[in-house]
Amino acid sequence: MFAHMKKIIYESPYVTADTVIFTIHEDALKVLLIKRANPPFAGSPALPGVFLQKNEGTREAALRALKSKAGVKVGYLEQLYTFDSKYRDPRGHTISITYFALVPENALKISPNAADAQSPGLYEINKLLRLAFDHEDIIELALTRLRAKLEYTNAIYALLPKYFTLSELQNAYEIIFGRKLDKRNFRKKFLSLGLICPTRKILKGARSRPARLFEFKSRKPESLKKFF
Amino acid sequence: MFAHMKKIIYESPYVTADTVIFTIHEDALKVLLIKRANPPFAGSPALPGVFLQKNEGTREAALRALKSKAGVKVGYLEQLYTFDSKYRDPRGHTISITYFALVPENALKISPNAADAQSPGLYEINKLLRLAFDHEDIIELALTRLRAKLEYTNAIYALLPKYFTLSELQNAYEIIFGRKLDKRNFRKKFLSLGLICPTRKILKGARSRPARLFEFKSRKPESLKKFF
DNA sequence: AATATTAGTGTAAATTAAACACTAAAGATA
DNA sequence: TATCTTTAGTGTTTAATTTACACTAATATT
Repeated sequence: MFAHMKKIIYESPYVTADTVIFTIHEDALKVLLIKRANPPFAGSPALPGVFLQKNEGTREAALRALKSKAGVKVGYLEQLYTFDSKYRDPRGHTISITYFALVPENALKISPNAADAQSPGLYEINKLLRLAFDHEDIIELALTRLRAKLEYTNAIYALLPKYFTLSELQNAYEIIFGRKLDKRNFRKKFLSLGLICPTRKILKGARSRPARLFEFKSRKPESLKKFF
Repeated sequence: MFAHMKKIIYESPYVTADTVIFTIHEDALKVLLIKRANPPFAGSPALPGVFLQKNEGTREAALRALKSKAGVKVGYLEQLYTFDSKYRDPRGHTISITYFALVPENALKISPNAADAQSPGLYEINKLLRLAFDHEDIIELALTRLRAKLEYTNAIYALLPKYFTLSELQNAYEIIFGRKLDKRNFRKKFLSLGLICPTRKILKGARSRPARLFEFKSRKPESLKKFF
């Protein structure tokens, strides 16, 4: 079965770091994917990823993949899972330590060179085609994790700009969970968490009543009791 | 700083799998640790772990570490986290994919050779001494994860024997969370989850009223709404 | 001035969680 | 064999949380 298996006492697998970068764009939850330039899976969309360099931490590597492809200041980054199936990479046993990242739309600077062979782009989470490797599984797990995190942390701050309205906040939750929420209950509950506070700023320009702008008290990860 | 760092384009770190094996023993939550025979950290207690073999999955490796040290059929095993600090192993950059396992006391067959240099033993979670590497951090994270899992899964089945009383079940929760629970509320809530059913068996032998024995409907991992 | 659009607000009902104390069945003992 | 000790088993009341639900307010547009 493993025709060219050698008698080696110890041989490390290859180690990569792949990052699932979420953002909200045009009222949809999207992930940033690149188009693979080379085999295997040439032409397929894939998560941005890199091979670990000598003495490089996996988080650093995840950031390296993220910054080179999205040129971005990331708002939230956490380790997701380590994928290690023997068969996930035809080039040989390769384990991938995956991360998931949250980035507000306005912080995304996609492709200074959009015509790049590996041109990164945003893909709607609900309309994913076939991806390279096991990257569909990785994104599925990341989505599950994202929803779980939003239920007991303040992570949503990382998908919103500095100032935002309560409607924008609610909209973000509705997009990610895929269902409508009651406006009064949402506001009551979210405000009671004490994560955000009103500013004196007002959002004008809409052809309707102007809305108060809020901001997060802290933009560092925090855990809470419960959300929804 | 890295005096002998070489100019190598790509060099994999070493990869290990370490397993946190929990069990309940003598009314305490304990982890199975071995005593390290060789440097680094010779003599220190450490999690059972192995280097990944060629084309070996990390889960298989975790099971290998577990079975060789505890000779055990494991009730629950899930990946915990990947630890990758550059400095965690003085021998060189080594990442550890960690797992946590739940094993009922009666399934543990510790040390057919207890006098072994690496004699495995159970250590109370609250009385841990200094451990090798970053294994204290790993256990701390595993404990957090264990408590979280018990709040929304049926994982407790993996710490109990096939038949158990409601008092034994409650006792397991109390030990792990470190606080007393109300007997009536506990039974009401747990029974309403529908995870267990009463058998016709009765536990005798105690010098008190005999207790009904229950069993889990399923001994496979399942997720639930909520527990506590 | 009238219309369209989104912001902003409170209360009542239902569900869930928490607090709380006695009776029952067995073995041990006098 | 009566009494004592120990743990099993069982409901109700109150408090807290969650859910359901509809109108007024402020601005831009016509």
